Amino acid sequence: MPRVSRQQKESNRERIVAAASHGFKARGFDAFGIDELMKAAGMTHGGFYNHFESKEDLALEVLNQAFTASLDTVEAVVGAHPRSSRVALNAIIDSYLSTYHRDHPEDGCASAALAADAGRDGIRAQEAYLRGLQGYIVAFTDLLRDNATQTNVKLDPRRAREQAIAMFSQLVGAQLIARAVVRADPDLSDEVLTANGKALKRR
Amino acid sequence: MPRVSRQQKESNRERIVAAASHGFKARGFDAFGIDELMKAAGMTHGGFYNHFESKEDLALEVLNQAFTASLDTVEAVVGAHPRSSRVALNAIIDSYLSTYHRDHPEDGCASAALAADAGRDGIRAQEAYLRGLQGYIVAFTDLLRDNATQTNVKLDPRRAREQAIAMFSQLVGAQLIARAVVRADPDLSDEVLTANGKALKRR
DNA sequence: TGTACATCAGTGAACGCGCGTTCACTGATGTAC
DNA sequence: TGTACATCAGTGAACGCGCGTTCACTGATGTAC
Repeated sequence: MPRVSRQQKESNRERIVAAASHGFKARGFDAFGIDELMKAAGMTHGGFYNHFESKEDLALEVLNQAFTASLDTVEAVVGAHPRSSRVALNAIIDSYLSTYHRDHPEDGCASAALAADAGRDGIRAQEAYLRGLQGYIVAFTDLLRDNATQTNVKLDPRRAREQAIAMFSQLVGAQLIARAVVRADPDLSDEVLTANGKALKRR
Repeated sequence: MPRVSRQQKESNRERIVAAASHGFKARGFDAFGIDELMKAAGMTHGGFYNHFESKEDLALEVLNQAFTASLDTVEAVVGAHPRSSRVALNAIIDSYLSTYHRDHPEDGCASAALAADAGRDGIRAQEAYLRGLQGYIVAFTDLLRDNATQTNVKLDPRRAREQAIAMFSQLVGAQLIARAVVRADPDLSDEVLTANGKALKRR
């Protein structure tokens, strides 16, 4: 059958990246192999190297794309609540700490799903993770500052950034812990999510 | 040379578990193989199956032991500050969010290093993780309640538990994120640790 | 306590398997005239 | 626009490699008398 048109090739490449993003987030970089990946993308394994130099090369592309996708989700929530940054913040917290997000890491935040892998990876992967993290910090800092001005509260910029970092860390940690026990104790897993949600909203 | 005395065998087994705990935490379960493990324990790979039925069997033992070890560290810090639970809490926070802990996951908290693996593992591994998590929650809840009584503050027990869960989640998330970017941006990695420390102590 | 024998922990070669990667091949696509 | 040919994306067999695991072997340990 092949060869394939240029736009067909481009869409095939996109399907590979999408399948890898799902697979790596759900099962980890090592556990999700080329063969399974290419099957998920609707092809056979041999064609992989027409698109990427190596599996690691693909991982870098996935890290970059997955983070911008996660950030787009955040921006969409913010856009849906233009009047009140407090409402937007609470919506982000609820969505991040939802049981759906816990049960579907393949569709979820790249930071939570790939933090451990990135910690063990080389500098190229960490640079991709870094860009995503910076995006999250800036987005959350802006929301916290907007909320302060909207409610006539003084908020030191450095303090806003500090709170943004703390908030994001807590969201990521909560989701990782909830996932780590969900099959052994679903009730405790739920409690981890709700306790963090309450604590975050109290501020 | 073999056979080996019964106490020699027992100490060999302990060295295997210790080496596995270091290796799994630092590099992940999949990336740390039997051959390297047994070399680290001072033996050759073949002897492994005199001690464990499978690699997964070992992983469960490691999870159990690593958590009790981490909890013992917490208890030791608490014991060093018998007068003030606030001082003990701050000491735990500082030690957990130290750059040393970030740079030495092999010696550090099992929950942070193995959360992502546990989330992808089977129910047996999650049960081991669960027991460790419960230990942390109880220890932190007690500390928060003791601090409240020592400072003449009312603290609802449910609220204390909620704060304990939130605090532990934040510690784990902070450490994972700090590790995920440390090679790409050490300054931001440091900032993640200090921002979380400040935010946690402000409560 | 000393002797004879069974046990079994560690060794290192070997096994099957799945991984990431390579490659000869095919035939539709892209291009040149 | 039509024709002839070069390109190259996908296929599937094959490669080397390292993994977890097995096994025959060794010889010091543990045990029975």
